[in-house]
Amino acid sequence: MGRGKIEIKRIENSSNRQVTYSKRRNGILKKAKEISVLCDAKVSLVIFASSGKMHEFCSPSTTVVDILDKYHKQSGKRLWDAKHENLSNEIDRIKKENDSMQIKLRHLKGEDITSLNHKELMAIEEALENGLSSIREKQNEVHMMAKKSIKMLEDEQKELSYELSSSGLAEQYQQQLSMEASARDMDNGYHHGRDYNSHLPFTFRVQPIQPNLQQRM
Amino acid sequence: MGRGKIEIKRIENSSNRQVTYSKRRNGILKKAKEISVLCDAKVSLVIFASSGKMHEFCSPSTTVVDILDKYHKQSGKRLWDAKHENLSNEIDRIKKENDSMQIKLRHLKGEDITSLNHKELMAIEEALENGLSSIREKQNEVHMMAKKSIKMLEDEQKELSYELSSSGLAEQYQQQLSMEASARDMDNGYHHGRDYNSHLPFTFRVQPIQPNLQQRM
DNA sequence: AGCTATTGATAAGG
DNA sequence: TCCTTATCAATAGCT
Repeated sequence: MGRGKIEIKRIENSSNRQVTYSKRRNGILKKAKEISVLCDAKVSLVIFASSGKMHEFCSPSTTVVDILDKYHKQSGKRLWDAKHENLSNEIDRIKKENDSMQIKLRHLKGEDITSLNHKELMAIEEALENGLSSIREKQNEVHMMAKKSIKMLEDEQKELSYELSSSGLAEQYQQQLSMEASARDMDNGYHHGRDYNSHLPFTFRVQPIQPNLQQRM
Repeated sequence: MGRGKIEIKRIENSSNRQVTYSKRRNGILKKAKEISVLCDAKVSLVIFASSGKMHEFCSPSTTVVDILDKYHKQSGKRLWDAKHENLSNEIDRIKKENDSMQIKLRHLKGEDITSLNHKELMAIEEALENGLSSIREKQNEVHMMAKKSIKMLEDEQKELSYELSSSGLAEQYQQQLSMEASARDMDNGYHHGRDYNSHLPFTFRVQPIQPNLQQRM
């Protein structure tokens, strides 16, 4: 019923599908109301769009629960038991998944490895080494970015100094800078000139905890 | 739609009502099927005639239970009793636990670490290093045990040889041993005397894959 | 979100 | 219940 006949198969165009959905949803909801009024029928209708949005109709003077209770009794499908069973099964399934992940995590942390054989130990060792190299690569990357930032700050500073020394304000500004630097040095104990390190998070100001981190970088 | 327009109110004539019910019921079921196919919607439709007879439709690939479960979650209406709700809550809880473990596992494998900050990376690195040292310690232990076994076998052998050489059976037994050894050596290509290695799993007979494993032992 | 040509659903009757 | 058919309702394609 429309400008043309359509085949009953999934509408591929997403916006057409959405439009048709909303038209037909209204239609079916209206039909549900009508049959419940005209014929004194009990209707429970629940529709979910593919988007996940829900619409429902339920005959007046009833509730979904009533309808489902009847459904439950007549269908013999034992909705509630089935529901209960499904939930229990799912819980079991997820718990198993959970346990196996927990074991894997423990193994990777070097815990509960007493019962492992050599082959299993080797596999874990390899996984750990792979993880470690990925992590270190990433850290290296982060560190490089930080170094780059320092470099840019330094360059900026040099340029600024140069511009100032070309102008009449140079001496005055240098004096101010030096005062600021002294104050900072007294606070934090660093005495190697302009402390760019203080712009960085703590972790970059100290030597890496891992002694071989520098080598790998 | 029909020979005449009708008012939407209860049809008083019982047989007319029955006829209309059955026609419209088929109509609405068809519409339900169509929208579920055309628009990829999930539909659950349950109809009871005033006579008490039930008809239902549910989108393929779903069950009434699934639909109602979603309905339950979205409507906020308590379709299920407290028991079911507890189960649902537990599932949610375990699923969250699951997700977080999965993330941890990924991180330890060096995956999905793009968004991590330096502190987090350091924590992961430390965990990996701790795991690695535990694993290596364990491997070392296993290896030591194996060496010990070898040593014991060798000692046993020596003692046996000594006892034999003190007795009159020595020559005969040595001959037999030597024959056995020759047969074995021809089979497996080993030619460095009594092959104690063959008592051990394969992994102990070759050099460790990790080049630094020996150093750490 | 409206419009309207068309198809679809169905009321009444057999 | 099923078929037929005149009529009304729903809606597909456009704007």
